[in-house]
Amino acid sequence: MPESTGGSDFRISLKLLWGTKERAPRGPKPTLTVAQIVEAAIALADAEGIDNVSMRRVSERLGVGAMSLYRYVPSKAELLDVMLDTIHAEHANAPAPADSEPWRVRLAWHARQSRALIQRHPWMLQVRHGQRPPLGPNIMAVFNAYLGTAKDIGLEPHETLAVTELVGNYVQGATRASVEAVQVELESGTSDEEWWGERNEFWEEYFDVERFPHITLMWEQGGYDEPVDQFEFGLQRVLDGIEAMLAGR
Amino acid sequence: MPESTGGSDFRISLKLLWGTKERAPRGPKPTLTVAQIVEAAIALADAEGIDNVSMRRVSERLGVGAMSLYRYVPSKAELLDVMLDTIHAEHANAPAPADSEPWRVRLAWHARQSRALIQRHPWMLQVRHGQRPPLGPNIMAVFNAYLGTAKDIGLEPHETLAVTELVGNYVQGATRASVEAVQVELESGTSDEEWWGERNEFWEEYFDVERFPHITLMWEQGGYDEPVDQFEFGLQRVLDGIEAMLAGR
DNA sequence: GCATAAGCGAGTACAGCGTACGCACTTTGT
DNA sequence: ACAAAGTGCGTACGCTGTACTCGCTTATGC
Repeated sequence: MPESTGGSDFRISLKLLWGTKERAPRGPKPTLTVAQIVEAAIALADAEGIDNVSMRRVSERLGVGAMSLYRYVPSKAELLDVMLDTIHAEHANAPAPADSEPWRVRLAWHARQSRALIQRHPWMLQVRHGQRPPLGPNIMAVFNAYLGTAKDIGLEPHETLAVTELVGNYVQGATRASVEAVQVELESGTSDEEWWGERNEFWEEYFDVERFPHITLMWEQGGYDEPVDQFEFGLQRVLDGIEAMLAGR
Repeated sequence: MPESTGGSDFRISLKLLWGTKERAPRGPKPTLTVAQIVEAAIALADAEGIDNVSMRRVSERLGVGAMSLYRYVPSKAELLDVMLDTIHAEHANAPAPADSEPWRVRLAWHARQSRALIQRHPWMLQVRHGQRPPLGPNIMAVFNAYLGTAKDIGLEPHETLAVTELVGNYVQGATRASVEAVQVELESGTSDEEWWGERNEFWEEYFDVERFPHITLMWEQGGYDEPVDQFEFGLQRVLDGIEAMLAGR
């Protein structure tokens, strides 16, 4: 009996994510695997940006017809889910500091790993921006590692959870900004040089010094001159803020 | 002489953003204004999500043909730029605490304003995720206000700048998570209840307790039971971390 | 008053997208 | 040998952004 059309993509998605896929007893052997499709899609996204990841383009890379992909993946959304989980393996499988290291060192390491992952695959911020992350094994492993580190801080469970979210949220927010330049160059084809020229025009023609005094002052005081690693600066402040919780106990 | 096709959308975009648009000496009066189009597009995005904002849908709301919009806006990208800047007016024009208030109070106020703005217009996280923000007057005003608050902390200029980025990045990263549930319900039509049912199935069938011990422990210790305002928790930690910089001076 | 130039609204069209459907084919169990 | 089930994928539909082009409206210069 055929199931109704709409329904539980979610279950299929879970099967995909966790690899629970029994080989069918009959029928021809599949020429592809889900892993191959996901790999091709990730490579395409890395190389040409997520906007250029279409089912047709992915299928071209694999030398098959566009609709063939739907034998392996229920829809593009599920493919993106699996892509997202798959790249998290890079973080989950990286050699982490020993548990004997101070929590601050370990938490910073995970933060930098998360940041590096986004920098390698900037499109992950564009995917599912407004969705909850897929419940895949690699994302779970990363989350588990974060929790394992945060628990050694010695806070209450609900605080430990909140700290984990805090670090994760900060990393995601902060890395976005630093990735922008690369993204723009890749997708719009505009070089940084061109863009700075245009930006100069903005400052000269539109920016009103009197209307935005603090921006002007910041400029005049040379706040932009000194190159600061914004990510590391913010990360240390976040960790300081966490450490401050321990002071009064 | 007609100008070459490709070229400086950027300048047109700036003209749009800063309202530098001289009325043409001849020709019929426009039936629309850019503001009207932007307003309609924002309303549509608020109501049905950014995915449903197409030039055709926006034009329907205004009772004009789809192509008519291109008399006012060079492309959809520029429209999104102006939309983004326009909603920032809500933050820029909100009554801020007096400059005599402590910087911590004022900075927290701005953070909550930024958060509220995202919650009212969740699509703003989907727009230009990988691009730098448009250089519009309202975004400038908000940035100026952040800087004006941060400068009273009493740090070096480059530190002041970094602190501003830190708070902004945290807010953006943290608010994303809290917006997800609403977004999903709106766009996919799946209710929270349905999703929790599906999620139960995940925990029972796929989640391996031994493989993710820290997640399991967190669950058993009741870390998820106590409702925590994650945003406020993280914000206070971030502010604590900033305050810790002042200790040794 | 009238010709003219310029801006306006919008119909048509095209390339690209995700994907529902259906068909020919291959492999396996009986 | 035959049936059942799964595979590859061609075709098609509705959607998208937008280039092009047309006739129409309006304000200016004479």
